[in-house]
Amino acid sequence: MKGLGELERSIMDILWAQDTPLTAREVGRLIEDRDLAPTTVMTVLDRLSRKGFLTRTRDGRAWRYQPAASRDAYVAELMLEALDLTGDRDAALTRFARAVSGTEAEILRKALMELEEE
Amino acid sequence: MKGLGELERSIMDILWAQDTPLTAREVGRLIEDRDLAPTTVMTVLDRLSRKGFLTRTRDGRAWRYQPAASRDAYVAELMLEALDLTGDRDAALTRFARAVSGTEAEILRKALMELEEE
DNA sequence: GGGTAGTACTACGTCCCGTAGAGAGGTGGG
DNA sequence: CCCACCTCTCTACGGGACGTAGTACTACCC
Repeated sequence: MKGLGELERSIMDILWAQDTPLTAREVGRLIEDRDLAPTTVMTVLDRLSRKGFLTRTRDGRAWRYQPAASRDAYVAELMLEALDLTGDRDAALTRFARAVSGTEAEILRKALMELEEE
Repeated sequence: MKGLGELERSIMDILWAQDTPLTAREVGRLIEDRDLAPTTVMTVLDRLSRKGFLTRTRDGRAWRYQPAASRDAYVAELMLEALDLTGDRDAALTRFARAVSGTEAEILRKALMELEEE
């Protein structure tokens, strides 16, 4: 899939947190800590949509951007990708299971239960 | 942690598959498909140990390299790192659980069971 | 003592990403 | 009607990571 850079991730975070598509200007306004040129934001949005992380639709002359997938889907995919790197998926999964904290193990257990029931 | 490049990963794969530390020359001999200069292999081994993926010990004038951690540990860590990217760990975990195939769900379940017993 | 092996250091091209300017083409206010 | 402005697209530059390798030096074996 290819990872994201730091600014790219910040921008995805903003868009993931929103429930409506945003224009470049709006995204720029939401990045408070950094003082970025408007074109910088536009460039990154463009790259992100080129990479398939965002979809965009016209709104007058402007584009409105929104995530192509949810953050959870993105994270889950990253995790699966990591898992694909191993030769021994079982060992890696076992190790992963041991590494998650108690509460999270509980979540996993519950999700797996529901799976089983279906 | 930072990811690995393609050649770096190939070399890690070779070392992970081995149970004894190897010299640069030995690693080079085990990369059959590519015809790399010996110095290339040495450079990459050096970078990998600088990054903490390998440890090395002297053997005469040569260095012997071995992985600092198992491949499973590496993969598990990558997965945890991906998980850290989300704001909602539960949602991501649930999604992940749904995404793994049946056999793997079984593995996870078993690992979690054992955890519970401890 | 010359080939071989091994090291350390340096280097170059490429690609990704953060960052942004230049230029083009609408758009609304005075 | 023209100017200021918004937004777009295109192009670019600098830094860092990585693949790749050359060079220069040392040590060892025969």
